[in-house]
Amino acid sequence: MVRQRIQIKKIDNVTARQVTFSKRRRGLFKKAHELSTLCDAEIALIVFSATGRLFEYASSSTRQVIERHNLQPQNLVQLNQPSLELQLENSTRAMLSKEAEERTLELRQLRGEELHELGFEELKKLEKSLEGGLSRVLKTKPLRGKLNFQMQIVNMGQPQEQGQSSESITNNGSTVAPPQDYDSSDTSLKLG
Amino acid sequence: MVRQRIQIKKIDNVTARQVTFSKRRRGLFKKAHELSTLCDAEIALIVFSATGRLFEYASSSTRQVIERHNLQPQNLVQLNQPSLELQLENSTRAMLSKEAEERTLELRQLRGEELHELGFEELKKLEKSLEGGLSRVLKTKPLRGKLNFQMQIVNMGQPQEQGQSSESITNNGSTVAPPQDYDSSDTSLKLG
DNA sequence: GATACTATCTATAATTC
DNA sequence: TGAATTATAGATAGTAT
Repeated sequence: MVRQRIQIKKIDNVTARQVTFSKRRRGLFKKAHELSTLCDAEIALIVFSATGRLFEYASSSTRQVIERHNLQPQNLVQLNQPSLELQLENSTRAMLSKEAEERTLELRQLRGEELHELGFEELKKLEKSLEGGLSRVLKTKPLRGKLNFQMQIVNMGQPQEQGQSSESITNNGSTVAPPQDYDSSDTSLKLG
Repeated sequence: MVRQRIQIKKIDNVTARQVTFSKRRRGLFKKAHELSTLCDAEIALIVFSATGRLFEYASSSTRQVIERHNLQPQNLVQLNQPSLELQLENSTRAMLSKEAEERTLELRQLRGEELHELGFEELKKLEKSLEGGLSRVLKTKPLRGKLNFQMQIVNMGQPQEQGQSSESITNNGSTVAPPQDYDSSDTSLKLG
């Protein structure tokens, strides 16, 4: 139950933040849809989670709303200036490069390279992540006859079965990213 | 007072619609801001009223969020006939994007997500990789007082509190909250 | 990690000022 | 027109499963 009203500041606890994100994102999308329907407004709502996943809602299509947004006087980038377009391209490319670089480093570290840079806490986090990943891999893998020590660990856990459920609320507006509706969970949203 | 719940369909009465639009828009913007703050999400919300007026909220800047949105592989479809220069840029960007995407998937799989796509052999490889990484992490980490992997195997009854799956890749983006209130958009975002 | 529950908090429809 | 005022519908924090 709502014990008390919360402060509007970043939620520290990661799990709680994730749960709140999921709930409030749904609520937000629902409200956007209602506003759009009730008042005949054209709406685009773009949300990137803290982990970088995209969720979007649009009464028509995000692209279309963005186009319209671009038409606004104050947003009329002087398309006559060819340099501006290229500038945008360049910044885009820079962002992509940076992202790719970060992920490369992360991958290396998950593979056990580049570890010397890390402090004890970071190593612990890395270890946790690896253990978690390993345990999940082992849970997924059909355990055909291969008896290894990890399996014993795995079998200690509860036999969780993952059933992908995708309920559907009415969804008139097209929701682009989440296949179904406001609701699609983090795990089901595959990019690309 | 709320005498009864309303149907979510276009409000016929123009005045009532206008009033509802104003109220609900504020509510929506507030919720967007709360979600952004609470969960460290990057959000852009673009609203065109039925009369064509623009209202927008963005945790950072609308432009920036749109840029990021454009980075999504599925949104890379591009403008009609870009100049040769732009075409080159686009292909570069596509490559970078593809690369980033592949690494994202790899990262997810190393964390134990998206595993359902994989076959048995791939899972085995993934497992090997994780084991290798883990072992290297454990070798690197000074083992003071912390159980290492093997010991955990021995202590099978361990009440493993699996931390949470790591998060935090991207996005340390600064959040520039709206100056004060979301209504300010009424006046500040009015356009001809 | 998703879902269910529910006590509270929050948004807001209808109305008055 | 717009700003306050409620009473109620709706959202959700904390918890359990």
